[in-house]
Amino acid sequence: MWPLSQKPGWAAATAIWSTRMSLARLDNKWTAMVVIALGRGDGLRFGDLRAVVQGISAKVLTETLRDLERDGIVARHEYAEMPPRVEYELTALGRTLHVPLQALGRWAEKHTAEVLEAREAYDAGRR
Amino acid sequence: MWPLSQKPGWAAATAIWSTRMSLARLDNKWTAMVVIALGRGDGLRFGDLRAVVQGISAKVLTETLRDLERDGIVARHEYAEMPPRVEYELTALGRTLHVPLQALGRWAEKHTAEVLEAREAYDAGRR
DNA sequence: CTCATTGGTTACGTTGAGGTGACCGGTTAC
DNA sequence: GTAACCGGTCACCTCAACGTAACCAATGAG
Repeated sequence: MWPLSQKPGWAAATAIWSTRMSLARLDNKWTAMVVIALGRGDGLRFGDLRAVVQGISAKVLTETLRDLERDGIVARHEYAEMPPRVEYELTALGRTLHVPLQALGRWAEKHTAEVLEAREAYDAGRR
Repeated sequence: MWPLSQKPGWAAATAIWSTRMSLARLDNKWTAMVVIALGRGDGLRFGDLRAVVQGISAKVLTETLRDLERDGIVARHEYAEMPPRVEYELTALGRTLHVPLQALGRWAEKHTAEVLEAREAYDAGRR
């Protein structure tokens, strides 16, 4: 029999994601949350994002936003005021990404309890 | 005005994911692909998974599968044969996770080109 | 004069995820 | 005798992601 990776349906599919998923790849551990936060609609300021995405450092938030901007997911609007004001919002492309990410977020909300139970059961068995 | 994180709609929401998303958190960079691979339906053997999820090492695949098993996402079936045979498949819970993950995978397939264009444009501007 | 504000940047240090390569056990085929 | 098969495990090392803390520029308020 064939190695699975060469079976008709599979071979093509595999090559696709290895590269593709690494894009969707919530590159750093905060990316998904930033996109979800921005998905609420209105532009958010840098400081507000920091507050909403609890725990993220200024450094990493900056890096994350730059990457998302580079990838065309997020648009940055800088206002020449003092003190500075900068707003971030999803682009059209970003809004399409927001959909599956939000779905994932909802999955997490819905099934966290189940996962935790499974974990306890598993750990109890191994003890 | 209020800091955004304390505005009515937001405060509750934020606390939720910080913890919750870290669960859906495609803990390591391979988890999503493993779940998607298993989502095709039938049980897959360890070796086949390695082949399908190109680039993953045996060590990390083992770790990933153990974690998924612990979380109740994946079921492991070991057959007492020689040479050994072990099959993995999604549990009912795993199948519910497969849905949003596959959606994310499809987003990647569909929009990779756009992202790459955006990147080039951005880099060209900065050069 | 000095402090607060906003949106960063920079230098530095740590840690843990992930990669590599060697090794194993039980059985069959050569 | 030995090689191959499969599904791992173990020891070891590396690199980049992340966190922390200091600093900055321009303006208005006190």
